[in-house]
Amino acid sequence: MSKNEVRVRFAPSPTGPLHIGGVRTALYNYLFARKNNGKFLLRIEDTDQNRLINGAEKYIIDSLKWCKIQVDEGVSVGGEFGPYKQSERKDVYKKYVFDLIKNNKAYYAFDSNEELNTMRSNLKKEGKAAPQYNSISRSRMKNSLTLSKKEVEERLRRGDKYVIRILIPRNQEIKFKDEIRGWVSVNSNNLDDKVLYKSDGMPTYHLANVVDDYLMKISHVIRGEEWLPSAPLHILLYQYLGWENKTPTFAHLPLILKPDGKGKLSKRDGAKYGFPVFPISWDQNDKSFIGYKEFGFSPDAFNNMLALLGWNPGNENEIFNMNELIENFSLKKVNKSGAKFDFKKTVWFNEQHLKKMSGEEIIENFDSSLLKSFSREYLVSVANLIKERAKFVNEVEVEGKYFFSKPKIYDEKLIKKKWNDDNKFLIKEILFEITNIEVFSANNISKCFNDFLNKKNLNFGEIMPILRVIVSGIKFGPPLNEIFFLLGKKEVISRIKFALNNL
RNA sequence: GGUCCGUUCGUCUAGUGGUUAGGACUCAUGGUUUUCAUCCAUGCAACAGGGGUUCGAUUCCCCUACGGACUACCA
Repeated sequence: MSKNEVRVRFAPSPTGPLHIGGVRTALYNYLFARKNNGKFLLRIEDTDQNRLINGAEKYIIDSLKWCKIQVDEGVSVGGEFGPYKQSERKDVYKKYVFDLIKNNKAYYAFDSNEELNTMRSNLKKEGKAAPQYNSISRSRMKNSLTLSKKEVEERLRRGDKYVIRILIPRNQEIKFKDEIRGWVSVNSNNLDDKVLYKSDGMPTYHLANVVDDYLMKISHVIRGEEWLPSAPLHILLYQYLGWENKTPTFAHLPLILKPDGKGKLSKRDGAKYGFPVFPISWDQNDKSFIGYKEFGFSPDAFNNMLALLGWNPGNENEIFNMNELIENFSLKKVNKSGAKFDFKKTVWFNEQHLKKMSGEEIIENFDSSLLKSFSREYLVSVANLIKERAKFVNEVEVEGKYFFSKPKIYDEKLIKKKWNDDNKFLIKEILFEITNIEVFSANNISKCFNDFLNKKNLNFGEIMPILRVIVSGIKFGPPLNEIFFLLGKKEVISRIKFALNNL
């Protein structure tokens, strides 16, 4: 590994299905890694054992796979800096947290939940808006800074529960340069002595992510804006651990907001606004959510939409496949402000990608029974014909169903209105003309239609819609001559005869 | 409440110390398609407000307003 190699990580916590905000973070990390010939790691941050959800880790891996975001190193693929799951790295964190204690950068705290609550409510009563465990309040709490050395040792010896808190310095400006936002500066008086190490022997996110990022040689931390307020704490931790020169570059991404702009998009918003918020479906216990995949979106369209929500290429192109996204991606072109989610535009992206998909690609999504019953050539032709007027891949099969079987139902309104004796007679006549077409090509069929209409002095609208309906069952679709051509002469004649005899 | 971050058409966004402030989605209208969809054309529509700095600010600075994130032994 070269010294300046770009190494980024996506580090979700397996507390449920990953929603599109998380996927976008993963995507930006991935694009950045590929663009810079770097590595993309997947790390599972499962330090909160209480919130683990069964199947969430698998869901994350499956989601990335569907999005074509390839993991170079991480839980699913391994790598030289593993393990990549924090619950399997407990011993690693222990070492560093005790180093911090030794160097007076952290301390033991023995306060119970009740005592913490009391402290907070007292501070509130005193008019403190944000009650913190900080340089002031810690002097009134039970910790290794207030207790005698002997008592601390005694408590530790007898196995009292404790947490380890970081010792935040007084009145110190902590600043760092964010790739997206520029310099961000916070006074340490606004930080509290965050817990680094929990009483269950697990580190908190703050400690674990800093230690892991350092050990895994992460060069850029690209994550959501919700982490911006705790970034100074992380910066301080790098200093405390003596890794100042190894501090990664930070980039805090703008959030994806609800369509009405009130807050960040959440897992529950899918039901509320009527669009998927998850990449693939999630089905567990009483909870079930449809995914973009199952809704009929293509991964390319999904990525394209996500990428453009907060980033732009600097020109007016909007449609990109993964390689093009990689080619064009830059952190410098990521916006600062949150983006409200717009499902209509998302659908438009899918439509654009569907039109670019080849018939071959589209039929991969067809039901396997169709692939068995029809030739690939036929299915590809159908797909190419239908895709022009579909928005989703899974619509193609449905819209073109009359290519796979005779219509079972016919447009009721039109039949009622137009299927009269005069028109039946005309259909019989046109059937005769169709039967006489020697080479059954789209062009010849079209010519046959036109000649017939001219001869009879009819407008297209007078007879063709009914012809369309008796052959395909529905009023709209691709040009009729194209449909006839694909169906073949024999099938067309048979369908028309069937209608004449049975409708 | 406190801290931090943000603010260009309804939405996603481009952009610059001097522009008719550009594109895309949506919507509307017209054209092509005998249907539907596509496609094409046209239209609607924005620099949050107030102070500075400047010959000149949408652009730079400050304030206000508004919005968001965070404020746990959650990540």
